[in-house]
Amino acid sequence: MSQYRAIRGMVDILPDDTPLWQMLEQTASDVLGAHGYQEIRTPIVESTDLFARSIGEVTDIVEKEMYTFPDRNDENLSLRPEGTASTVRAMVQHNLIQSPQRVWYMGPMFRYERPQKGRQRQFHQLGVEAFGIPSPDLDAELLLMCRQWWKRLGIDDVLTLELNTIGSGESRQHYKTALSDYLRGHFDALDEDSQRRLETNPLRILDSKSASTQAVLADAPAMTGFLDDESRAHHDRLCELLTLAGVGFVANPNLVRGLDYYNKTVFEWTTDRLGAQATVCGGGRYDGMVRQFGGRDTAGCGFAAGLERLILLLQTLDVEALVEPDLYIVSSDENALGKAMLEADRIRTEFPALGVVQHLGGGSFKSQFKRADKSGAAWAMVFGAEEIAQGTVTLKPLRSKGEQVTLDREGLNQFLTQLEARSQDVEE
RNA sequence: GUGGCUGUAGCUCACCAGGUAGAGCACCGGAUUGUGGCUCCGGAGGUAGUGGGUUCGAGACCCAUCAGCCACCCCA
Repeated sequence: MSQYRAIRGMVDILPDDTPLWQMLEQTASDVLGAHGYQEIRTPIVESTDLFARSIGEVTDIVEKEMYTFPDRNDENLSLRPEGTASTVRAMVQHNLIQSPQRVWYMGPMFRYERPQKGRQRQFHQLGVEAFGIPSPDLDAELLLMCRQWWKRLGIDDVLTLELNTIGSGESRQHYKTALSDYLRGHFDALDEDSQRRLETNPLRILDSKSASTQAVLADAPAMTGFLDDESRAHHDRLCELLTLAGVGFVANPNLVRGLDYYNKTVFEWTTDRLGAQATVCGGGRYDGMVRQFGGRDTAGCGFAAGLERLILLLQTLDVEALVEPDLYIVSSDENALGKAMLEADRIRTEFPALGVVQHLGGGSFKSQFKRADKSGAAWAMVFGAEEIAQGTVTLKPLRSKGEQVTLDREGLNQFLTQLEARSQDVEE
């Protein structure tokens, strides 16, 4: 047992897992790029106030989950608990929202919560935010883009899209009042948490897991009855576009989401494969936020996906991503090792697509071949005394039955050309 | 913040009515003096999460603490 451990809820991603992470990140960046979205990178630390005002003062995130601290100048700072606030801040600060903008970011987020499956204190999100497009075709594009990503990952058929509209700020305010009034009449039938939320955030009572509370909600007023015409039209058009594109979704009138800044569209992609933490990706519209941060009145819409949860999902589906070298170089002695090192360098220059690992630290041929096998390399490339003397190299296939061959310089280059062509085919 | 379960070798786990630790896999070496994957043989590796208590004696019992897992809350 080592003296130090990673601190609670913050985990190391070890070499065996990083290939899967890289695959996940690569597919994301491919899909995003294919849709014309550009990457943005913002600081991990912002003023506490930025998060408190955008996410909402009475949300759990702000009330109890933020890593907040005074810096040496007594400024009140926080580790970012999500990415939308920072992104909006950056876009406004640099005056980038004069015309429509579509951006994405990826990186660690921090929330002080009790760890459990699919939940850590430091976790990673991929977020997408689009500005200046108020129409529902944007909402549709974002959801189609998600589906593209799920398809490339092979998780399309274990995810469900849940969709709702929570209307404009004003219509929601009316609804909130009506809902609170109704629920106050059934106060005693509500569970303890819901009783508390009646004062702080009544909408959140809608997705309570308590059976008695859900029974009360059965006859509660519905948001649908309070929607303003514009929100209703927006939502209808979105549903139309999704149907047109063959994106299946489940209307979930209880889906409200916990962050204050949403309006109109809200959605979540969920799965039944991950236990309690079912949401893999969530988002919606936030048309008022840019203005709130001092920009012009500009529409906004986006989502964030939890990368740990996607990794877990890929792992439960036995999706693997391996990084195996093409060549593993073994050598018989110091002289041969020196020659081999020069040759490896030359190969990496002339055949940059090939993965070339050189055995270092000496040892018998036997132990070097064991290493070669464990590396997963397709070929062992042998530099022994005989090869050095003849100016040749021996190649032994590690993954197939064939015999090893000894090649001169020209033969080797032909071999490597073919090998590189084949390894690129596999990647395509 | 609340609740339940758990904490013995790198990993998965055993032993134990309380008498000072063992297996499989992984790792290293050998059988094959220039060649891996199978087989056989050998080796290394643990102050039993940590601290305290009960006891002649505790990895086993009790308490505390830390950590992990799962769930609640909430969210990605």
